[in-house]
Amino acid sequence: MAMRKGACRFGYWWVHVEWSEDTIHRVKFSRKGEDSYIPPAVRQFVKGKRSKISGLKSIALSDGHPYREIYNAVAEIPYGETRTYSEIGAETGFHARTVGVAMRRNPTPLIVPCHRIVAKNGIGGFTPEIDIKKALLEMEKKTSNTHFTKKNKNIPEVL
DNA sequence: TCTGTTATTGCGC
DNA sequence: GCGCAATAACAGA
Repeated sequence: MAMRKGACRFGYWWVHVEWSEDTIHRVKFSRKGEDSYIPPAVRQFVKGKRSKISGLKSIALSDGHPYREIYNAVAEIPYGETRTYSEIGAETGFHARTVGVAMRRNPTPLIVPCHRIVAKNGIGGFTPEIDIKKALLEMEKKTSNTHFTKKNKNIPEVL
C-alpha cells in the first residue's frame, strides 16, 4: 500500500497528513507547508466545515496499539465538548498522568481529538504548540454555536 | 531491570 | 496560589 502525503493550512500553521487507503498514519503540525491534496474529510474538518472525520481510520485506534483504549475514548468526545485527563482515565482505567502521556504520543491529532482533553484546572498541554490547541478549541466553539448548534460546556476560562 | 520522561492531581501551607 | 509528592506506563539503555 502506497503511503500518501499532503498538507492543509490551519490559521498560522500547517497540518501535514500521511495516509494510505482509508487509514491515517500520522498527522502533525508545523509552521511551514505547501497546500496539497489531503483527504477531503480532513480538509473540511480543518476548515471548520465538518464536525467529524468520518470514513477514515487512524492507526492509533487499530488493534495492538498500546493506547488504543484511551484513543477510542477520546475519539468519542462530541464536537465542541471537552473532557479532563482524569475523566478519560476513569473511563479507561488508566491514571490521569498516563492519559497525558498517551495524548503527547498521539500519532494522529484531529482524528483522535486530543485537543478536547483539558486539565481539571487549566488547559493542559499540547505538542508542538499550545496555541494550536487553543485555536482548535476556539474554532469548535464558534462553529458548534453556529451551524452545528451544539451547546458548549466545560471549556475553561483560561482560553 | 532500571532510569528518565511526561499534555496530572490534590493536599498543605 | 505555589510547591511537592504520589502516581502509571512507555522508551531506551
